[in-house]
Amino acid sequence: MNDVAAAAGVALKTVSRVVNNEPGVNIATAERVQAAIDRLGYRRNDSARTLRSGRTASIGLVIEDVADPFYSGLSRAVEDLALRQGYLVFTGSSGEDPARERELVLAFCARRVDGLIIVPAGTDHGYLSPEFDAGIAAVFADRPPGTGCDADTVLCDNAGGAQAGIRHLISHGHRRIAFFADSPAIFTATERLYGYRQALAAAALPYDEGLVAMGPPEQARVQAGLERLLAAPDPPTALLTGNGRTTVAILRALSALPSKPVRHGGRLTDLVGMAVVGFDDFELADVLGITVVAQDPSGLGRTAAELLFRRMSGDVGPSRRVELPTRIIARGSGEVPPRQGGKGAS
Amino acid sequence: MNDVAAAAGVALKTVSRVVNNEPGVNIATAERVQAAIDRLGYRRNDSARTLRSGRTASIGLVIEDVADPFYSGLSRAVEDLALRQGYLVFTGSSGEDPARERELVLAFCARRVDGLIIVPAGTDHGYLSPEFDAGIAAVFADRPPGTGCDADTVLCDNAGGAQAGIRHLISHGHRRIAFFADSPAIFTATERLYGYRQALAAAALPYDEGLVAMGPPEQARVQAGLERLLAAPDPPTALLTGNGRTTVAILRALSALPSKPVRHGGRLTDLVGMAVVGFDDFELADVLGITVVAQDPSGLGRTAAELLFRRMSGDVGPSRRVELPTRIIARGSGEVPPRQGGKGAS
DNA sequence: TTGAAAGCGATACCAA
DNA sequence: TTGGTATCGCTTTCAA
Repeated sequence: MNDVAAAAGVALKTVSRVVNNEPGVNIATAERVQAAIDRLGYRRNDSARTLRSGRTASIGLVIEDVADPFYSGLSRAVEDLALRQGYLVFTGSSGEDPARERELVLAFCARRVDGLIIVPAGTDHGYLSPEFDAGIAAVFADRPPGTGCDADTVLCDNAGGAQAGIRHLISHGHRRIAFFADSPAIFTATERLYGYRQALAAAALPYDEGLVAMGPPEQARVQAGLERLLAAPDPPTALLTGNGRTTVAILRALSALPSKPVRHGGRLTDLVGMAVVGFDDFELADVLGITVVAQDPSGLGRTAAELLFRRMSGDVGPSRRVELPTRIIARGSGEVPPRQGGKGAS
Repeated sequence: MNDVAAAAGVALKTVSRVVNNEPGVNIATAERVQAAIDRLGYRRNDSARTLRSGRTASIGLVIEDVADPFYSGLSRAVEDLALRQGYLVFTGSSGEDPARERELVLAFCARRVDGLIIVPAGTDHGYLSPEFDAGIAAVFADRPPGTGCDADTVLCDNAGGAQAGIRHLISHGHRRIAFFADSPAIFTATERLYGYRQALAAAALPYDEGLVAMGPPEQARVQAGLERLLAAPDPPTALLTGNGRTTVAILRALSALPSKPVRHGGRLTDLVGMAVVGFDDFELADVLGITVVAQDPSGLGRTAAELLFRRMSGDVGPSRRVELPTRIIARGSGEVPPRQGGKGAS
């Protein structure tokens, strides 16, 4: 900037004014400065700007995994909104590791991001206190903050969504419905289990622990669980999954089962005569004909970003908690009637 | 840092030494400083550090769209490698808009990132010259740089992959093979078209422009193209897509066609008796039984990051160009024999 | 082993 | 409308 000032024959401060479009600069002067800027290929150093002004115009986003379509949809929404406001986004994947979440968050804080959007992996966020004291804004998305932290939160209606999914299956005649979800340590999984139980209770159906399989959505584990259930004396006639990863694992497991004659159309779930509702929509769910409880990952990201920007522009009210609705998208797999007469192919 | 120094009763420089784990500090002193750091909740300001040292320990990543699984896979690989080296990643989606690509890149440069990984949307990268002069490192991924720029590049073997896909279909008896790809303006689409033509020529098959449909992978456009082809007097018996998005659109279009009786298994492509090979693997391709030419998005990201870090640590050799191999994954849809006897159901 | 002083490149504030 | 100067928080360099 010094060089530009020298080249244009003005003071440093005048260049600063031009670069920042501040009012009160003679047009002729501004043009002369601009010419010097272009000629020298000058670009403002935002580190220096940051150091002086205290604002970095950047935010940090910690998610579980960018490669998971749910989180990449969320990411994209955050990014779009941030960019429109002139903010840049640091992105990091925690991989469900609380230590890595903390590391990322603190690294972002050291870079002096103005705000954070966090999908927490850990359950203790006391480590954020000094950062809050230092004036950083934070919003939690998809899962609430753990202990030692109070901040805006945007969630899906997890319990409500699971409840609606089960109600849907019950309305199609199912009474024995399995639930495959992520580890109970994960907030959303537990909430959805709660919704599952509520819906059963509301329909006066018994809660059978044997029908519930929770854990990491690994193919082998899910497949073993499914096979165990199907081999049981009184197998379920329907199944609700607890997230997109699990849905995929279930579909893979179903398609790996010894195939049965197909009756009508090429729908996958017809192969085992089991109704399936997936929690979270996914690409090709329409092609596969899979009924889902759709969440709104973009909405989650957008809302989180909106809340964050509101905080960053000075809102100091009590922390909010927003819950986004889910909706059932019926595509066939959730509308299959219960298979008659015990186990095996129909 | 000043406060910490005062609290610990040492000089600023000593605190700096402790914070940066520099050698030559008395253990007792270091402990006293550390205690003060903890007590005050002090965290180093990386903006100031950057300003003085000139290194930000961050890189910028510009991709087409984080929400596209291909790019989110690439992102994740870049992120992992960067984090392991202590670097943070700014991510931005260009959405195939050259202006937005440029905007993002320049914004990253203003933040003084140490390096850039770019999936270019534009075809002119002369705007990078001043940045290169300023010492920034850049690697292009998935597509080469446009005019006015010479930099390391990591690509997939696009032509070779398409060629292999076509050879695969030819080996299963197909002679009229359609090609659905992205706009010819996109590097990878053109390369793959080239591979398609090469493979046809190598098998002494004619190149029929009527079998090629290139353009944005929008559902309506792809579907119309497919219907036009199927209604033609001499319809293709097989089809190669040019990317994942197009594959999904084709599958959706196929499943939207009036359904035909199913013979064996629930495979989608049996419905129209058309063989399908998709360029780029995707989740559930195994469940749907879709044969693909698999790329390696993680490998692309990893290699790009490796090249970048090599440059950032001082490698000044001539620019490299790495090409990653593709491989065919046969899952059924690409091994369907040509349908006999003209159009309509088999 | 420790410290003092200069300076990175911008902005804030006040003066002209 | 313009300019000068202090300063942001740290690292670098040199001296003690």
